[in-house]
Order: sequence, then C-alpha cells, then structure tokens
Amino acid sequence: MPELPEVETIVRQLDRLLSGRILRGLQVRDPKLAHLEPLAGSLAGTRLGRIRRSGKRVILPLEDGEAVRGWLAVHLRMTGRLLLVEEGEPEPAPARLCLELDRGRLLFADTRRFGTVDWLTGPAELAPPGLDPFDPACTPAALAELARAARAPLKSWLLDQTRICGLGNIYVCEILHASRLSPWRAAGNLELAQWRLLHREMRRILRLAIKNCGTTFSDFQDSRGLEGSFGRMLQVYGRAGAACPRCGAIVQRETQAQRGSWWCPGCQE
DNA sequence: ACGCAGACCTGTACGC
DNA sequence: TGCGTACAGGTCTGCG
Repeated sequence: MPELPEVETIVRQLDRLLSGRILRGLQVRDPKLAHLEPLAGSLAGTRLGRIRRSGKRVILPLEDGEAVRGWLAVHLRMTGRLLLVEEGEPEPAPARLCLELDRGRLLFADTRRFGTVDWLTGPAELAPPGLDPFDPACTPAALAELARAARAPLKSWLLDQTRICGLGNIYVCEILHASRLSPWRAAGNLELAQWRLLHREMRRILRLAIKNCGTTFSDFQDSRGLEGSFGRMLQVYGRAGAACPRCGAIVQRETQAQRGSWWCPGCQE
C-alpha cells in the first residue's frame, strides 16, 4: 500500500510520539514473523531511538544506553499499518506483532500479511536499495546517467526500487502525467531537459503528498487511524474515463508490466 | 537487461 | 441476498 509519502507520514508521527520511549516487551502473533521470537526476551528494557525512513521501510532503532542494539525494519507492502494504541484502548485491528511500550503499544496490523519485519544489526542493511528522491545525490544528471541505454518503459523503470526508491504505482502515474511523459516511453530516450522536468515534478508531488499526509486510496491510515488527503489531488491515477484536468482528453488505463497504468493520451508523450 | 507469470494473502467492488 | 470474478498502493523468484 504505502509509498514514500505515506511511509514518511507514519515515520514523522511515530518519531514525534515514540522516540525515547521504553520497550517493555514484544509479542509475535503471526507465525510468519516467528523469526522475531528470539528477540522478545532480549529487547525488553531497550529504548526507541529516532524513527526514520529508508526507502519504503520504517526503521525503529532500539538502544541500550549509548549503544544501538539493532533496528527493526518494517516494510508495510500493500496493507500494513503501524497503529498506536493508548493504555486501556481496545486494539482497532488484529495485529501480527505488538510492541508493548512503557505506556500503550504499537501494533503492526496487516490484512494481507505481505508486510515484513526484519531485525537488522549492521548499518549496511539499513541503506535504501536505491537513490532516495530527496537525497542530494539524486540529481537530473544522476538519473539520466542511471537510465543511459535503458530500454525499459519509463513506468517500469521508475518503479524499480534499486534505481530510485520510494515511488510506487500511484506516484509514478502522477509524476509522469505532471511531466507530460508517456509511461510507455523508453527510459533511455529522455533528453536531459526532460529528466530535469521529471526530477522537479517528482520532488514537487512527493512534497505535496507528504504535506497532505499521503493518499488514502483504499486502506492507508496513519498511526492513529486517520486518512491522508492527497487522494483528492490525483490527476490520473484511478481516473480512467474521466477528463484530463490539464487538456480535457479522456484518461486511459492500460495494463503495463502486470500493473495498471493511467495516463492522458492528450498531453503525455 | 528486460518482460512476464506466478507467488505471497485477504478484502472489496461489481456483474449476474 | 448470494455467488463468482477481477482487482488492489509491493516485491520476489524463476523462466524465456
């Protein structure tokens, strides 16, 4: 479910509310997460450090005095949610994992159970798989260089997390529309000026989405169960048959690399 | 280097 | 109302 803006929304909220709190215990409630079972005893009493994002993962550092014991890396995939439950409140959804805190608890709920939680012990594992869109090293020239000679369609190219990380189907569709580029166009064929435009629109759209706490398409909610409002600003995603807000042509949907692609044939080429 | 199918899971929306 | 089907924001593996 969540892409960069949704993960960023969750991370900012969790960092504000949880950083510095003490972990009292960890309950593994889904056998698919049994690999975390051995941690349950040893992590009790550790303190949550500054919570951050790596690609689409939520990183929860667990500290012991000055030393970092390790990091819990949560990937929410399609339906994962991290829900903060106050002392005495009922749990709003069945949880796969429960972090008991000094007061209240943090639940990992995930209907489709695609999400993953890993225990990382080395900084190398923390690095995102590709270039983060807000990394200063992510420049139009760097993107052009990465895509040199790539024959893959832009849509698939941008979705590959080992190049740019954090984009998913919704934002790629929106970014391509804003950049007037067709999802079918080969990534290696762009002029530098088009990479500049794409780069600018990518950052603009992601910033705007973060400001609006992400997109709630079907089931994204933040850690207190609230919904993001960027969904109202979508120009093409999920809008097949509607008029393009920019040129009035009819938005098309077509399957591309097994995923839906929405775009406007009137103004994207 | 790429596209594609299938896998992992469950819920929802829609047509009949 | 009930049933079957298609589809879903992500990513991995294996095949051609």
